[in-house]
Amino acid sequence: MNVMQKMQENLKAEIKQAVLAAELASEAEIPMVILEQPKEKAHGDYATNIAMQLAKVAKKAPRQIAEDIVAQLDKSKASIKSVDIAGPGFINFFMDNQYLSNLIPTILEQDEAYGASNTGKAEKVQVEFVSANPTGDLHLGHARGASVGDALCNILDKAGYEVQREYYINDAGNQINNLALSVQARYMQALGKDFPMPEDGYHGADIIGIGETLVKEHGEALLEKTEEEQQSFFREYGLKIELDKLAKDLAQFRVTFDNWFSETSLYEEHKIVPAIELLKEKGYIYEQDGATWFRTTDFGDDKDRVLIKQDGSYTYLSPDIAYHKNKLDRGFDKLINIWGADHHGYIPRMHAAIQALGYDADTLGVEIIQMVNLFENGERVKMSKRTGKAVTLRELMEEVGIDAMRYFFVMRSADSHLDFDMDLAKSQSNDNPVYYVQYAHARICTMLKQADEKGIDYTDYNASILQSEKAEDLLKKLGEFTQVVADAAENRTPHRITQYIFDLAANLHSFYNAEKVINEDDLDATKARLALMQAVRITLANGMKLIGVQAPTSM
RNA sequence: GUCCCAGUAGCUCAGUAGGAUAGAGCAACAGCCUUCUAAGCUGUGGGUCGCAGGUUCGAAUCCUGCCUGGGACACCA
Repeated sequence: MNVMQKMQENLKAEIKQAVLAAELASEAEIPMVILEQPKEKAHGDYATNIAMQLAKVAKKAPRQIAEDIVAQLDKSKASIKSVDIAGPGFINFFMDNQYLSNLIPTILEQDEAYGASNTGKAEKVQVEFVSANPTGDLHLGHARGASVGDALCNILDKAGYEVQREYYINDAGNQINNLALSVQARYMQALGKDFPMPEDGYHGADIIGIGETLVKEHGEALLEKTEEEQQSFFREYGLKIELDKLAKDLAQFRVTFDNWFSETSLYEEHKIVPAIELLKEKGYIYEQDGATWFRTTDFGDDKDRVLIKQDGSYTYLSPDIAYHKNKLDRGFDKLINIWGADHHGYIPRMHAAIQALGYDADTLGVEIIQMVNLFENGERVKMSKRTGKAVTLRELMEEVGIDAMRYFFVMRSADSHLDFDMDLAKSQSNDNPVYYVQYAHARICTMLKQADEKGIDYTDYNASILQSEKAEDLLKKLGEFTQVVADAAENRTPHRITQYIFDLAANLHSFYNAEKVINEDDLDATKARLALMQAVRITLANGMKLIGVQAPTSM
């Protein structure tokens, strides 16, 4: 618990004590004390609506209740400077902000660890994300999924969860056969032969490249293999190339995984039959029309789902159930899947599967990433998977840069559509929020460097000198960071972090324009401000790290 | 037709598990560089929170109906 949280807990305890002392309610009747931070500064640092909540129990007017509570408060004990009663019965607290100066030593000492908490209680969480089919390049939607997933993992980790990042490789279904056929066609075409692409083939340029590489490496030799051998060869070869490329692109995008899980392994290790058998034992399986059905309607799904088709093959749901059973068997307390919007219809049946396997529905949380629309020159760039003309992750990294992408993709809440403005992302101007935040960090670095060059050592700073309004705003903002990270983790809202660092950067710029940090005529104040700057720098850097954005020392 | 997500300033979006006069950024307008980076700061204007009911001390937030946009509704993956 950091300084800020400790102070809030003190305040809550003191309010509760006052309610009891005023005999307004019994211990059991007191609702949870909620402190909020008012938007208006005039409403204090914190406010509580407890008087309104108690109106029914105490059978008194809220304002009267508020006065009774205030009369019983021990101000000094809870570091309260003054108290107001306002509006319908809000109690506004103005805090003695002396405590804020304790923040700086805390932040400087914790450094890269600042913002960490044990909110997650070391719960084991697995996050599965991206999981794009290894049949082509990653595109815009995957990039958003990767950004959000990675940021969420970082945030969960910071908030005290034990996180594993996993990529599920869809290497077993039809799409891989199509990949093999597509590679074959491109190989034949590279040999100059007239060979048709399969109907559902992958038309991406990358596959053409694979065909050309194969010709370089093998010439016509592959033609001597049997058709079956060729299929198997093209399949393995294509898969390996595609996977290597995915991993490489993602790594460049600063996204890595702890585990790459192969769907095929579920077949090879015979995991699917036992999973279905388990559901059968529990009575959720029935046969009809020659197919095997899973009664997902028992768990609120619209209709039951087929697991084994008439022809004896599995639907996609079967390996998916086996996969999730496998995840749960690995001992995770919580599973999080990050899916594209086009998969949201799958959520009810996966929740059904989780429950049928004997777990609470909320053991699995599914985050839906809404679509990304790309805009360039004010116009929407149309994308088509068919023609392979979709904008790829790699192209975008080259064109707009990784920092801007990472920032933009988590900037909005994941479940709302995102308009990605290429021109804005590319622009090196104050319109671009990434630069705004990075610039704040770079500015501080410059100041710290200059102080260093002037031989100013601020290790013996006295933070309590920092009394200006701007300095206090900065300190308050700094103090919120740990709680913001914890909230972002619990609500799975990485965009909170971008909002936070943007606000913190704004406070920094505002401070910078109001006060000159280095003033050799007033060394005490200079030292205190330098320590403050270092604390802001650390917090900004930690925040940026959570969303995968670099913190430049100069710009 | 059924289900999911969204609808908040001219544009792009926040809105902290029901709270006070609904907030940012961009765009518009007016100012600030002999001083640590102007990629910055300060100020002004801008709203029927899609529409209509309901719940209560109090609703952008919860409930019902409707309108609009997007997505999903396979024994595809």
